[in-house]
Amino acid sequence: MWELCGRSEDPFLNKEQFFTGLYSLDSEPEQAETSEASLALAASRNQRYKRIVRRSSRLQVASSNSTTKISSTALESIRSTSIQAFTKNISTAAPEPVVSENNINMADSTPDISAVTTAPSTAPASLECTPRHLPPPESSRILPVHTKVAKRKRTPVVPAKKQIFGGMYFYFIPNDIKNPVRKFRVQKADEHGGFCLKEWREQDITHIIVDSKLKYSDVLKSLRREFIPDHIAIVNDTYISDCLAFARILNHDQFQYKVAGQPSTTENSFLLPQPHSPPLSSTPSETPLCDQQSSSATTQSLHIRPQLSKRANDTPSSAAGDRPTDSQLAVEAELKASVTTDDLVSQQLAAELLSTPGPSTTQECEVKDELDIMIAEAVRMGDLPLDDDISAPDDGGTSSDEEPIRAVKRKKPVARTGNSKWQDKFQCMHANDGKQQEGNPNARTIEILSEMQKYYEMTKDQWRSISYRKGISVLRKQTKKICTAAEARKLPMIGESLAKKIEEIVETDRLRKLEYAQLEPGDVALKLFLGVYGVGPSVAARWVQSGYKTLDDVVKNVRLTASQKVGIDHYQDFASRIPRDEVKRHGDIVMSTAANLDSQLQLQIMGSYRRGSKDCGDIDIMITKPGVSAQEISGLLDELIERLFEIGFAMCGLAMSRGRDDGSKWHGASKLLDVPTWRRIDLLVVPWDERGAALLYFTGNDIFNRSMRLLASKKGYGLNQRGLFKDILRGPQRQKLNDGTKVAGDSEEEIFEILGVPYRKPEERIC
DNA sequence: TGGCGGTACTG
DNA sequence: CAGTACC
DNA sequence: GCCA
Repeated sequence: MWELCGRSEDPFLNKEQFFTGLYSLDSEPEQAETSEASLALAASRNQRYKRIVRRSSRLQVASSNSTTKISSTALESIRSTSIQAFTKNISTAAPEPVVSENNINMADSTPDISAVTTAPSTAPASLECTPRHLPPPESSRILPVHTKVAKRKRTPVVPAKKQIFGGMYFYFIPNDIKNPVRKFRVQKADEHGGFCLKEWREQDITHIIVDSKLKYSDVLKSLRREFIPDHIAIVNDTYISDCLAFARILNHDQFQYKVAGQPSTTENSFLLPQPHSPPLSSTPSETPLCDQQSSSATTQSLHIRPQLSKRANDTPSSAAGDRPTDSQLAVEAELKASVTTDDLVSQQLAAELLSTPGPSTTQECEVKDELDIMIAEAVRMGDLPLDDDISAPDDGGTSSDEEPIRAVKRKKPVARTGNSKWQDKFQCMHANDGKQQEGNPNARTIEILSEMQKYYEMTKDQWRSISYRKGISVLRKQTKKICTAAEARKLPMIGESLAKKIEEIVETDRLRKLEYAQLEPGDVALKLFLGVYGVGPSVAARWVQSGYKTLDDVVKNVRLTASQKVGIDHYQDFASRIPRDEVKRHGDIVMSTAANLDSQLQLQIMGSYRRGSKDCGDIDIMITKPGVSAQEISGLLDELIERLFEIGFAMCGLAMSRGRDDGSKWHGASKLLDVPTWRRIDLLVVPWDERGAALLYFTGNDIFNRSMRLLASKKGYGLNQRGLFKDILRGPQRQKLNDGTKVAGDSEEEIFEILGVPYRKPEERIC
């Protein structure tokens, strides 16, 4: 049945077969790493891994325009270090024809063109032939003519000598481009000279590209055949990208391209989930993955919404469960009615009245494979232009950050002090309200470079990522389209490399490097892991290297810190953006709670909210009190937090001041009663005379802060969240030798002025 | 070639 | 201490 | 990645 072909699938769960044979000592499970020795081992392994990745990614860059030999070895080393020990049992996925599952999961992503135009009648029976080695008519391609790629001039995109698929005819199964990644593969194949057929033309077809979730039997079923002719190679969907990565036609007989259940001519032991050689007694990839796989097969069609609330309650660290929640209602009610209800009675009353919502765990509907959805989502976002990302925390001037409130495009009469040139390179010297986004002539360039930036954001190079951000920021401010490398080169923060990329983007409307990058399966997992609160580049890379692919793998095999547990349990929560008005509501609750504690407290919502974003990654609240120093504030935060827990607003703490009673910060999660989603919330208590510096710091964005601080240090100052300091002496490695003397801290304006930076309203601090 | 912000909490 | 977090 |  044709419907079979429409099964939803996640191509990024399918690379596992890849290097099944490469079990090595490196692939020991994470949980074994408890002793000092093994920790050290892990560390060194990690280092090596990073080095290799870094080195090879450089090579890739270097060779991207000419040589390909180098990059292939580079890729090889990446793969062999990062993707190993994956043994997933592909074959358990029961291919029951769940009709148009696709439409549930992917409906909003890719308009399904080909499925409509492709007749179900393309069964193998119709064997009328077009002569071999003639390009098929456009109509028989899987890519619709009006697809971007087809519209684009075909030839110049990929140079002739890279048309490695010349003369090859591909038939994809499923034979559509619903799935963005498959669509991407089809495009790639097409651009490199291959013909992707949407009809079964037995005599022409040289390769069948099978989605890795499908078995050989699915292939037969889908084609309504008993067997596949010998002249047609059957490979899984990693084949295309591998050929591209290695820039040549690879041997399709290699085991890693086999389709599960395929009657192999040579050997087929690899088809089994390798029960024989677990590297250690409890192989992480074995049971969990199989388990996950099978359940994936059964539940995938069921769940629609990726609620991740399942584990919310059994997390030990979440104090939510046993809290007398819902008195938060009292607070909100109080806010609405502006009545002072301070006593417990009214709170209990309110709690009784409205104790309905079983907190946080909204549905128990067995959400097994949120991860599938998340990964698919991540993939989809990676593929679609103009996403507002999962990974970018909040700021960044990335698409979504801006607030329409901006009305005036202020032309600032910058009072510039004498020294003109060098400090112009500091982002903080230029207003940037990010408002230019719409109608910006460089929009497409920015969009693609942003993808690159996001890509590098994870682990590869934080500095590279930052450089991209700076370059993008500069580009965003241009009023004219930057078309050539030379033109781009003149702009600040845009060097050779970025300039060349800009030119490539303008000319070809794409960036090859990015497209290859997006297919790397390890990177998908990396991105996934990096999204967990408490997991950074180091841990994420370690997890990837250990062979973990999903959060479930991690949960089952790794000892997590408390924060990481929360981070995983509320992965979705923390990944989602918070609408501005919800931020406000959170702020109001904290404010009124604080007001009950001490009426003189002043609270302000900071972060991207203060910068005017229409949605935020988290909630930042600064608390201060007129005329009060650090001493007197000490106990205050604790009390406030306690109250917030009591009213069921605070759900858990993630990081709080310890030791010193000077403690001034609290990171945690909070929740409104009528919104199930936990939100990240940061509280910062600051002494009155540091409020200016704190304001500056807590408003950001981070690039702006870095820029200000760097500028300060170049001028002999030191800037931090507590103040601006003078006479900072810096040692050899720019180490601070003294604390200097505070020259400002009360007000933002003062700090701007001393540093010679024209004052910038919060909305203009988006770099 | 080495620098790229400055600080605070976690384990 | 390294890792992660905050802006 | 960019810059000094």
